[in-house]
Amino acid sequence: MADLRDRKRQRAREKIVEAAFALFAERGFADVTVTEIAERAEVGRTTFFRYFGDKQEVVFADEQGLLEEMTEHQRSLGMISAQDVITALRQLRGTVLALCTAITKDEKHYVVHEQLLERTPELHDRSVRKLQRYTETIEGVLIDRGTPREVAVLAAQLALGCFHAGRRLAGFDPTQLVGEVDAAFERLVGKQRR
Amino acid sequence: MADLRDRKRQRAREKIVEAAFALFAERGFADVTVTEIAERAEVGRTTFFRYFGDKQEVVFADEQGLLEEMTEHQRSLGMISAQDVITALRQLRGTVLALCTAITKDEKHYVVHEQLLERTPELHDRSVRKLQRYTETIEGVLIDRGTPREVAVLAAQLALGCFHAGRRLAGFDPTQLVGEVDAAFERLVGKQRR
DNA sequence: GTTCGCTGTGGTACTAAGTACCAAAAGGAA
DNA sequence: TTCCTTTTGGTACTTAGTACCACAGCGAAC
Repeated sequence: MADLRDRKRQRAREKIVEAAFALFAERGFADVTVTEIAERAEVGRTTFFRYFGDKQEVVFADEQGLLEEMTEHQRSLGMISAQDVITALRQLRGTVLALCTAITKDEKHYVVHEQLLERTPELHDRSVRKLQRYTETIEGVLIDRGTPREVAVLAAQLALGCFHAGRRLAGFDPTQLVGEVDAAFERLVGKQRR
Repeated sequence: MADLRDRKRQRAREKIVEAAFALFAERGFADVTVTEIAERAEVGRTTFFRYFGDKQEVVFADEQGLLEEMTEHQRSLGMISAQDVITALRQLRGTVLALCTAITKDEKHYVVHEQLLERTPELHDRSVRKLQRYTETIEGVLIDRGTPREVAVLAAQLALGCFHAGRRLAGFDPTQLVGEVDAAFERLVGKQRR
């Protein structure tokens, strides 16, 4: 059986995330202390910091899996190496849209999450950092596939730009995100995908 | 004469920035306390926080002026309203390049600054936030000029993408930044500028 | 030049994040 | 049971950031 220890850890982690989101939804990010989260999750304060490097990290708890999903999606697309920016962008389009679909799947969670970011500058910063990480990973996939570095770096950054633009235009509406991001790509590279 | 008070404040501010950069260059961002900066600048700790909202802000002390410079540059370009993304990007190209020139003017300072950002994730985050602010301002200028919102938002984000890509490709070399960013624009919109 | 008002200063005291360390609890294997 | 290893939670400490307050120094009016 899969280690009782592992299951316990998994459970503790979930309890912390639940407790944190409940409290953040009630009172916002700044007005909740780590001690309170720990109490509500029935763990020690020390334990909180063992699971999450800092208070902000808990907000992005379930985003770890997204990166792997995304790179997986991108890798699965085949091995045609793009030599120019527009072609590379067409290859990235589907992956970015898949990401949008994934994060808006749980609509309520998406809204709470976006509002937290909107209201808390540090969280917004952190979110952007994480997106940059994703972008650099995607850039790596392109390079592995034979796309020249200058092209890959630019294409990845532009794809991120489309995402940001779509997000801004969609506001907090989870049902509009995919459409707006797709429209942004369309404005850049035209109608055809991939 | 321009208020003795104003001059004193200006001087205090400069002393804080000098002290901070000297200490950061010696020991890195994390290993310097605000108290130390304040002591070296011969002001109280309280005063430090009166001039800079937090420890990170002092790193970006001289970037306030850049935003105004940039919007000024952009506004001065005249009143032709771009209706599509590529045209809008051509209009933004010069402004972004001007920004690049401005920040690499003092080469030593640029290198120290970039290295601080590289080594200190929180500073990198903050830097990206500031760039996003700039981007949104530029977006506003385009909109004011008659460019449709969806186009302006996207164009501004893409220009930011070109900047990021160029920066990544240039590494820490201040002499390459302008060239790399310009090359990024060229890959996207072709040779002609404006 | 003295007095009055205002702005800016720096000190004290407090809260909360994050770190280091340690002793004890609990799972896993013998 | 016994022993080893992982995980826990508590204590104590440092530092960022905030609130508050008494005081100093500039500027203006008399």
